Amino acid sequence: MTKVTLQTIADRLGVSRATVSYAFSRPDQLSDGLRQRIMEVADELGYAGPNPTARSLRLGRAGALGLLFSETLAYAFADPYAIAFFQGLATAAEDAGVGLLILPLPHGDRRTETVRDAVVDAFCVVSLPDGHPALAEVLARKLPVVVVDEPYVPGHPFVGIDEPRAGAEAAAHVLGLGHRRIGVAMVGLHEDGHTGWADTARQESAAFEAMRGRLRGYRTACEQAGVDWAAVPFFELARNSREAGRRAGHALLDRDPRPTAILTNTDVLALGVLDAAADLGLDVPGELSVVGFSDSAAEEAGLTTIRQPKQEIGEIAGRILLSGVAAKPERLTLPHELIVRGSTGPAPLP
Amino acid sequence: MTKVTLQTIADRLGVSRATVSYAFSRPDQLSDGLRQRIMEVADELGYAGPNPTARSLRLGRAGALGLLFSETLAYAFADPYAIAFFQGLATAAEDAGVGLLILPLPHGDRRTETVRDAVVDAFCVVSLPDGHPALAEVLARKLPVVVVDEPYVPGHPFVGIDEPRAGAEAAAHVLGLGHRRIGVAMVGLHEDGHTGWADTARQESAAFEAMRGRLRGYRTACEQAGVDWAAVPFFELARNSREAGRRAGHALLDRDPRPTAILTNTDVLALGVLDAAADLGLDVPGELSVVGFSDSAAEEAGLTTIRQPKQEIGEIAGRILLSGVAAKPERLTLPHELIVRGSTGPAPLP
DNA sequence: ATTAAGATCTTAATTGATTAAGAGCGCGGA
DNA sequence: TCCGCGCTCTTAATCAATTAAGATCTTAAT
Repeated sequence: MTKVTLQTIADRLGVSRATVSYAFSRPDQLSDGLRQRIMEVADELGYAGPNPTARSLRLGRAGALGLLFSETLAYAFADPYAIAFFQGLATAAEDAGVGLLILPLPHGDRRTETVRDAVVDAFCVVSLPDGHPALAEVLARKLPVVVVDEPYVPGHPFVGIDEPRAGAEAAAHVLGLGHRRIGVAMVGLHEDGHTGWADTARQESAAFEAMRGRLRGYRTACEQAGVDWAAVPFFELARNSREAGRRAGHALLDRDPRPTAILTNTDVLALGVLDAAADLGLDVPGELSVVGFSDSAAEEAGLTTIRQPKQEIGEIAGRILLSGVAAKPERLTLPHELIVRGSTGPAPLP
Repeated sequence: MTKVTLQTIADRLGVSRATVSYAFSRPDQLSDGLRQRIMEVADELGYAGPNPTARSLRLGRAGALGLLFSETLAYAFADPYAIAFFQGLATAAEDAGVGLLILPLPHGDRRTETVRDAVVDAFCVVSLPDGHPALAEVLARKLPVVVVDEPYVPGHPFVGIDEPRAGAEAAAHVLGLGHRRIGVAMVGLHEDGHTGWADTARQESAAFEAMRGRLRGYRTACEQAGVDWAAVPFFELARNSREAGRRAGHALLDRDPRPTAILTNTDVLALGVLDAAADLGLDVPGELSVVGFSDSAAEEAGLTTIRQPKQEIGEIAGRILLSGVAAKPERLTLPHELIVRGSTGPAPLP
């Protein structure tokens, strides 16, 4: 009575295991009478149904899509961008009738057995830093993989936006408004937990490809407008929170000369910068312009930002993996859009 | 070259399959030389590593925790309460080094093969309506199960708050402030998509146990204060959104006599009611008091609400399933707390 | 009466690993 | 020289199913 399998039932009834299997998976292959007797005995013995693992092994499909985040989950789910992406991916999984296996990838801890042992048919990898061992582990599994946002892996489909161009547009927007004293606050460049000023060397060595691209966009646009990038104050954050944004805001706004425009790479950070501006009694956009990124928490606050099709990115990533279509796109760049709201305005007169 | 297994490698090297298995799972059982040759050949043949499904079958563990939501995922993740719960559960899963398999349970569509086929070691069931077929399917799997919020299943651990008491406290708060003209707006009672007034019969037939309890709490408190419940206007919503709350707010506030206090069963709904009050130019809390539920989106809006330990509920549910401790609690009722903020105040003079 | 077609059930191969127990062998000690 | 021990590796059982192909037995048509 420890373990009830198909065989247990078969033995009890004096039929073959195959017959019992048919009773569950292909009822039309059996006479009604026997099938019913089988079901009764199964019930009586407390049979839990065909073992999904064995079934999965035999059928060669797991019925699940593996999802890999760079962050601790508790952390990822604090991020509106991640949630929207997740909604999209979940929609695709739902439509295909497969589960979504979220794999823990503890920050710092670089063990990856979970990837090795994951019972899945495909992987979706989101925002992994360069050289993260989990990526190698995923590729070793030789399953279909799609990468979202970063890092680009030649030979595997990629979904994301044109980061350099999006960054450039955000910067060009304030530059076009006449701003020349620019400040930047960014999160998610490195994994070392550093918070504070970052010079260009540190900026360029960022571990996250998408953020490097976004940053390159900022820089290119600034340099084209004649702004000396090396002189642009750049504050780096370890956490993507409103409080962190406020801290960056104060650091930047305490500088002399004070920036008249601040670029941030998340909306949450931008909201924090606005908090700092409010602390200092600065008028936005009269004395300070602020640009966010993602359009995930921006609307109510009237934040100018770059809108990314977050949910669509997730859905497309899912469909690529679950569609079964052999022809997979190499690099799928989805459109972004600059959304101008009340947090940006013409540069104040000097 | 189609499929590379342990056997393929074994054949190539003229060793037994067991040897190759040891090379991967217990390197100390082999001479260094042979192990290295095995690894080389594995690499050369493009071996993807020991098949996780087969491994899982043999070892008898899936390395994953199944999670069942009543809602479409895209919808569940729009709810701050769900997200917080999820963070807690994910933390527990992370600590235990297991994945979290989210099972789609399309709304309306009541197919449940995903439950039958889920390769998991245990299930966490969240907020399923009475009689949902997925619950039967889960129980049939005879795996450890913990239910969160609803429905209570005798014999299986349950985690949640004392809904009737929480509801009663929310109502008693405004009653204590002198309010007697109460209005109620609730979401998530039925699955039929109905939006509009609900009489007591419909209230009592709600499909969701927790909501029935919460509602019972409202009612008990009201009746104890001498309020005729049958006369309390009750607006039911199909969606938990701010917009829906606004609609309910208008419906309730258009009544004559106008309610001076409105109870809602989610914070999001309460925010919508506040929007409606603003539309009508009503002073809160001078002319109208509003109470939310969950404390998930309430703080910034200054909403009086019932705080639930959302994240803790998730974490505890996870630990119960993953701890391996045999002695599982039957019914774990976590403490809630009435948080009084600026959205409630003394009843206006008549 | 004969044959074919259906219905029902069985045989046996297959899915891809893990692991306890055993076998062969070289080596050190008595 | 012989014994026992440790190191490597193999044998074979096991995990729990699915399914093509074959075996029986009815039933119906010719």
